[in-house]
Amino acid sequence: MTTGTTFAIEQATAFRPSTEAPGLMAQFGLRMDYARDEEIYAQEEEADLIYQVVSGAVRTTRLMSDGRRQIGAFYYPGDVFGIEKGEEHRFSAEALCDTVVLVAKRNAVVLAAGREALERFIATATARELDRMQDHLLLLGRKTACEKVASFLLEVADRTKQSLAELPMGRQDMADYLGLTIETVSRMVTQLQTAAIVEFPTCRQFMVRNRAALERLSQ
Amino acid sequence: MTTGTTFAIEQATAFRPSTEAPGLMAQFGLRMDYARDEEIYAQEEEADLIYQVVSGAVRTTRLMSDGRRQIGAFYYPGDVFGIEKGEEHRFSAEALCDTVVLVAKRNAVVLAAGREALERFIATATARELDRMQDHLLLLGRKTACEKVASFLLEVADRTKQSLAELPMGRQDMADYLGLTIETVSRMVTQLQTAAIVEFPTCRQFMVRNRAALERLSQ
DNA sequence: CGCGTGTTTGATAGCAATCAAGTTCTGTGG
DNA sequence: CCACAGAACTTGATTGCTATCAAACACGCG
Repeated sequence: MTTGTTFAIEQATAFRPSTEAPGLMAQFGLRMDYARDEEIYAQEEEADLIYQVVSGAVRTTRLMSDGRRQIGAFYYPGDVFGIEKGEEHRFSAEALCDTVVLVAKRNAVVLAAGREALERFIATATARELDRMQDHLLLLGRKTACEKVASFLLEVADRTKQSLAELPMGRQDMADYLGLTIETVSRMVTQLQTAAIVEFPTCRQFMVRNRAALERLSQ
Repeated sequence: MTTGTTFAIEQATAFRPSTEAPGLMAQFGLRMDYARDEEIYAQEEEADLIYQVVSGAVRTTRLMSDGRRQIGAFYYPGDVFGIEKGEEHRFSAEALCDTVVLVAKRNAVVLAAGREALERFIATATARELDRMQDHLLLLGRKTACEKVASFLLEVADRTKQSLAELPMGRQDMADYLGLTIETVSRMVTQLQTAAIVEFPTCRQFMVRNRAALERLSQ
């Protein structure tokens, strides 16, 4: 197994218990496989579908005409995505590594499980999404490069129960999520490592050595 | 009347027709008045309430411990807000100027109008919210100061049908929305004015002189 | 008319971007 | 199993944008 190219569901689902409607997607969703960097949906597609990560990881991205890119979020096993649109998606979604996803048509879920069940399911996912985005807004608008990277590592570490956290994304993806350049991300990682706050055995996995310090730096 | 301290509903609602459930809030909402800078809800309050602006304008803000502030959104007459939370608000909301708001308890609306009506209402508002936030993420993460200010002015101008657009917020609020300092916002405004792209008769109102250029600058 | 708040303008500093090599990692084929 | 090529990451030097510090200006209000 190559570091970072797979991201096992066993590991990930353990610490991310499914939502209040655990079986909803499993029951009505179609299982789909995607390779690394493969597109799951595009910016202009109609948005009747909802998605849940089974294994692997997903990013949603928005591009500017000149190529600048902003990653809206990363999704891990158990996470629901694809709700972030009105009539059509504003972001596209791609697999970060080999990824398995459940896809369900909203209408089909309504017919099979009832409108209420779906709406509760979507409401939960949406609340999480709005929450996440608000943190992200504050991070992008008001945090320094160091604070951004510290916040990000802390978030990834908290998602994992293991002491060794895996990064399913590369430095460029981190940079596009944090509103930084790849070089700055790299420098901040080095800096945090030099300060013995985190330790990277490889560039795709790390341990938090000094959690208090990391939290302080992340504000 | 002091420039910018009031923001008439007649002017604002004209171009912001209410949503698919036009009377929902008007029917069940309690009318509330807030003075400039008065708090409408706080970060820790429980979140069973939904709000709609009648007149005036509202900002949602998030503070860091050291005082750095990020404004999540501005809401104008017709806009629904207060949906941006799970169990408790993550942002607080304050009136930008003297403001009238309709407040309704979700439960009350459910009882009176039915769960479906409320859920459609909230779904619409939420979709708008997610959309807005995605634009905001891209703006904060990847746009330059000039692009940020141009985007912002364009957004405000588009919201208004009148050729003369009113800004209900001051420079500091703009800065905290755009992830800039007040000085940088001021400089960019001056720059856009010098280039004859916009014109500010006062610092709270402006006209777009060269829309194509403004759009180009906003990317 | 003068004060205070909010805005603009100016000078300087600093953080992160850019440009440019190196270095390590990864995957492939001999 | 090792050698090599390409990609990803790190490190270094420099630039440049935006923040910071500071002062002047404008406007609304008492």
